Amino acid sequence: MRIRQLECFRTLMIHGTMTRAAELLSISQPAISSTIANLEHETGLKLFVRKGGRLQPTPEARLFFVEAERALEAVEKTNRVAKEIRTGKRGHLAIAAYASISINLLPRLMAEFAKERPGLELKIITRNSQSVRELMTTQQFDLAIAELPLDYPTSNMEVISYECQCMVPISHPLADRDVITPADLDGVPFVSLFKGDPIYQQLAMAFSAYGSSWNVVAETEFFSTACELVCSGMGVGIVDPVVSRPFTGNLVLKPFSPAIKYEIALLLPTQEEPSQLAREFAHYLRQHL
Amino acid sequence: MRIRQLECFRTLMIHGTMTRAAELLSISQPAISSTIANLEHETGLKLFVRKGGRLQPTPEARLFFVEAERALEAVEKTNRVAKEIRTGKRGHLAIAAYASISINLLPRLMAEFAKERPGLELKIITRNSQSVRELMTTQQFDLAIAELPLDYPTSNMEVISYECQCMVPISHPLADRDVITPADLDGVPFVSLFKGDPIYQQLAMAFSAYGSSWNVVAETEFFSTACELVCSGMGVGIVDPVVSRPFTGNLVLKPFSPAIKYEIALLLPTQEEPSQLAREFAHYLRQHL
DNA sequence: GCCTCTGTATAAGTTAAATCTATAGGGTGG
DNA sequence: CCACCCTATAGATTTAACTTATACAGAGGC
Repeated sequence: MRIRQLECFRTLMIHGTMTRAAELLSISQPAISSTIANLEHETGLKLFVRKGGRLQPTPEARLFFVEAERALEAVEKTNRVAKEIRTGKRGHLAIAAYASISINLLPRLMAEFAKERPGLELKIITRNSQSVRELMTTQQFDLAIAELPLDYPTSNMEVISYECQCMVPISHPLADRDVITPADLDGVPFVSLFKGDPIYQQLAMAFSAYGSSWNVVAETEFFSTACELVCSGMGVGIVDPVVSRPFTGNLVLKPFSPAIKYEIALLLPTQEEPSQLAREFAHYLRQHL
Repeated sequence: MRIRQLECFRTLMIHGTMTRAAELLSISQPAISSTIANLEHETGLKLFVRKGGRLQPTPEARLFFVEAERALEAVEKTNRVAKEIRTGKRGHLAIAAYASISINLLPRLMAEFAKERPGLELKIITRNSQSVRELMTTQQFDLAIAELPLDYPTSNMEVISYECQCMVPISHPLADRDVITPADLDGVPFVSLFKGDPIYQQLAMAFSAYGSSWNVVAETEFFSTACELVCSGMGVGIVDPVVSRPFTGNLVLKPFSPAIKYEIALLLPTQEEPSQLAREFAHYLRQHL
């Protein structure tokens, strides 16, 4: 039994004549005739009686019609679902990410991403970067975002790196500089991330290389906290320019030299092939970082 | 999308390798390979990644698999239903019949007929022969059985005619005759059907032709009542040998000459084509009358 | 009664899917 | 490094579904 036979049968049952069915299916009348003849032969059912040059469905045809319609609907649904999967309207996107990005960036991006894909199921979970890395190995997530460096490297990892910028209050004397260096910040009160953070280490090396005195007056866990403190006039600081954007409205951002690299990684599943949706979202994410 | 593609896909998803799927479907490995390639191309979905010479289903394939299985089940059900219709295991058989046959013969025959066709829905309704004839025109019944003659003839009618037999009590003097004629029954107490019945008229003509005296001591509506009366020693009578069988156990049946014809008609739908089941049951009935 | 209209069936040829056999090529493990 | 297992490709074959052309059959108008 072939789908085309059922389609011809259905159209013929609904519209009564082969000529009309052929028109509706945009094929010739003999095509319907032989397809129906095949269906009758293969099912062993006499579906129509030729009576006065016209067709009349038999009671068997009416019984068969009920099932044929169900089967066609199921097949047509399969086609629809294939299209939904292809266009990302069906499926799920489970993402594990570390706190800053998961709170400040992902909700907006995922909402935008899902807006064009009604039917998509979203899931987002927030953990520290190392936990995120471990969650990824449990195969429960389609994509993870972690800060670098990780304890051990992963294949299927894409590093996104960009340069942090120096933030100063609007009225600060340094606000009109084009580039800020450690020399400009000699002894200036500074809000930094925690000592364990790679950013801290890069800054320490930069100040040391310039022979400047790095006057750390506060250490925070997140960039956002640092932004608030700088806003309050506690000093200057350094931020990643993307994730922290919502918090830097009342501040001035300036390039910092030497470059302080902020590196995060997009992790894709290792065992399994990443889903098309995960790849698309990763691409989307890349464009917005 | 073709059914064969879904079958190949399902087998491949379940069994993991193309070689194994090919074995199970009794086709060659390249056949699976190209069919799957076609399915991937037509759905626009990347269903498998070729990894280390092996296949690995993508997340999209897992989503698609759910729908593919549903569609295949629906198609397979359609095949099963076609077979059930063909073998009479699906469908309905609604019969309208006059009282005697509907009570004495049909229940047993229909039960036997249905025993080999589990799933068949039965319906039987009892009316007088003229009502049965009219019910048939309402298209609600697949088959009707009426006594002849009918007020007006019908196309799609098959007449079944057989000869009535003379019934006498076991100890009756006529019980050892080979054939009984009106001459043998001259003045003998006789149980007949009602005057309006064709049987009555045929008997009257037969006795008149033989110049014998027809001594009607009782008139009944049904053969079965006549049987009971003859059993009780009220006289002799005449019955149809098939429908009355359950009531003639304690009687002797002998051929009667001249032939008294008992005629009934099998009526099939006129507007619509009769169902295969109706034809089969009509055939079955013919063999048992 | 014949002709036209409408609808179905048959014949002959085309295209593409699904199949075959034969073969190449890529990983994995002893 | 070779043997084994699996997949992909090439070229040929079969058949379903389709085409056009045409024959055939019943219904209805004149």
